[in-house]
Amino acid sequence: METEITTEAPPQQLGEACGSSMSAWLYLVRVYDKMQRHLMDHLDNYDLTLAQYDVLALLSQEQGITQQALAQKLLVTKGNVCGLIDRMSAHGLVERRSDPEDRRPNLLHLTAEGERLAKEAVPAYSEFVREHMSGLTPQQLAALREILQTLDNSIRQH
Amino acid sequence: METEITTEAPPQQLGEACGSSMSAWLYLVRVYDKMQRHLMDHLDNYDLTLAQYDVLALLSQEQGITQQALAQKLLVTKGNVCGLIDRMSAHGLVERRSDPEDRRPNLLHLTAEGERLAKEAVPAYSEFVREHMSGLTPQQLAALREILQTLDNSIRQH
DNA sequence: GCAAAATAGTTTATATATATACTATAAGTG
DNA sequence: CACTTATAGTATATATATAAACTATTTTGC
Repeated sequence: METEITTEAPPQQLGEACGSSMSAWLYLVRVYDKMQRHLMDHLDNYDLTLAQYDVLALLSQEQGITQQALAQKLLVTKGNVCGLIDRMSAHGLVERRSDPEDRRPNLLHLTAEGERLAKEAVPAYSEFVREHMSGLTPQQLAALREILQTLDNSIRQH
Repeated sequence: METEITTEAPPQQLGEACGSSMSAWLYLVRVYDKMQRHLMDHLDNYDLTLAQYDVLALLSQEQGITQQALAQKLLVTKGNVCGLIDRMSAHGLVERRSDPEDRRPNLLHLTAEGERLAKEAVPAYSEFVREHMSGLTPQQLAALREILQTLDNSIRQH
């Protein structure tokens, strides 16, 4: 994958008079976008997309969950999960099993190939994130996490 | 738009043993997702998507730029911009004008309707962001911005 | 027990987004 | 001037993502 997009350009608007809330928000968007792009490039080594990695990582923690449950964990729609599982099962990473007790749900399991890939990709992903945030001191990391946690809780009210 | 997705569920993995880098990153993703969802709902009042809002806001600052230039500012591909402008121009918000000096580029301009919408939607968007980040103190906002700026710069190296 | 409601998946239409290949035009070089 | 290269935009195939409509089951309430 040879990306057409460069994130090296100086961020627009970011230094301008746009209020401290907006400025913080624009930096958050910028960091998110840049990081996602790097992660996408990284996952390309495993022939995985970001969405597919998320499925793989979740299933490697907890197999046999339904598509509905997976959708809730990933915060996406069940229709989206349906398509994701279609593609991943076509690639031999995941399989749908039926529940003898209840014929509605599909119970999701990793294939042997999916397990193998997860064992390789999940730790590499963690290490990749760790490396890319190593420009922050432990104090900055802790502060970032705490502020984002506060923000997460306060947004919940709106 | 009646969203099927709830972000109120307790964040998975976030409290677990996943390292301080990963934990901060997962909170960043969570805040980003939640905020984007709220912004999407908000923009629904103007019949705008997030991508279309970005185009509108940029063009309201600087008209007559090319699709290529717009793509670079938005950090997306020119193919993506082509489709976005197709849809926005079908909705009467934007128009493509030709450059008499160079017949390749399209110079993008807001229509009267686009201008009107931008005048309404852009300040409302800023206010919306400000409100949703009002759970943080000015000190926290400043710290967040500074840490994210540091992170942005340090990611650039990788 | 049976009709209504809830739950699980799938499908469809639409909007993003990428990479890639293609067309048209312009610029540079011999 | 002709040939190559670069630039701007478009078209196509694929992958996400949503909302909404649909099917198939199960559960609930009378």
